[in-house]
Amino acid sequence: MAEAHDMLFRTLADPTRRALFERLCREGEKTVGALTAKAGVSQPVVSKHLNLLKQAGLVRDRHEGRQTHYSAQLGALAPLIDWTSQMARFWETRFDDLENLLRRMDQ
Amino acid sequence: MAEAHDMLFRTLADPTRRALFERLCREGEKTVGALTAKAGVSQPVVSKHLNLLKQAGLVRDRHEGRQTHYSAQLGALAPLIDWTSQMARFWETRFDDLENLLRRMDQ
DNA sequence: ATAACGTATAGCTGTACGGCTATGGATTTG
DNA sequence: CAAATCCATAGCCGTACAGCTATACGTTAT
Repeated sequence: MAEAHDMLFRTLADPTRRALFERLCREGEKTVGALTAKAGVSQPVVSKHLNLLKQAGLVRDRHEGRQTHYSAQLGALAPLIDWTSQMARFWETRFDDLENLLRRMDQ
Repeated sequence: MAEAHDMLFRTLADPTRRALFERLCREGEKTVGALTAKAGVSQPVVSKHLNLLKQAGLVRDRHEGRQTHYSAQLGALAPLIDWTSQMARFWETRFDDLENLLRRMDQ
């Protein structure tokens, strides 16, 4: 049962891949060539990473002639945000429970 | 230049490891034995994962006799939250820029 | 002191994956 | 039509790592 978070975390775990996503967030739509120019890895590697980002829903691709434009899909980060705040909520709940317990013990 | 996000994302990318962290968030402090009981993997594997979580700052360990208690360190998620909101901010900035551009073009 | 218990470490194995080069398919240019 | 350009795919290699068993280390119990 590979959850949705799995792919998201795994996809963002690789530095090269995350850097690509960050550039797309910062600078907007880019072609594969433009991305490759400053990626520090070969073009096939960039294409491969972009494909994985796409499968994770983190980017969109748009074909125009012989070049492909990629852009960030920020909405895909939602599960990550949800997960994080859920962990925080669990933590706070336990903290509240502890507080309640101590309060009851005080009486 | 392995950034701080690297370890965090990589550490949370593994399902088994993330499940351990989630349990510690939900249920609070647990011993290695208690965690192993429902982890679905062997005890050495659990210990290994806990060590990695510890190196990432995601958990604390507390030794009590012959058993070790682990607990979640929620603060370690801060860089992750920062990164996410930063990406969102970049995205919104570009969106605002686009809006401004369109507004100027409208005149 | 010895045994039993809880955890950590060591060492091994298989697999997943990031990097590369080479090449193919599609499109634009000469 | 030929050549060049852009990207994707195929195939290979090396390394990282998650899982295992065996074992060592420290603590409690007998």
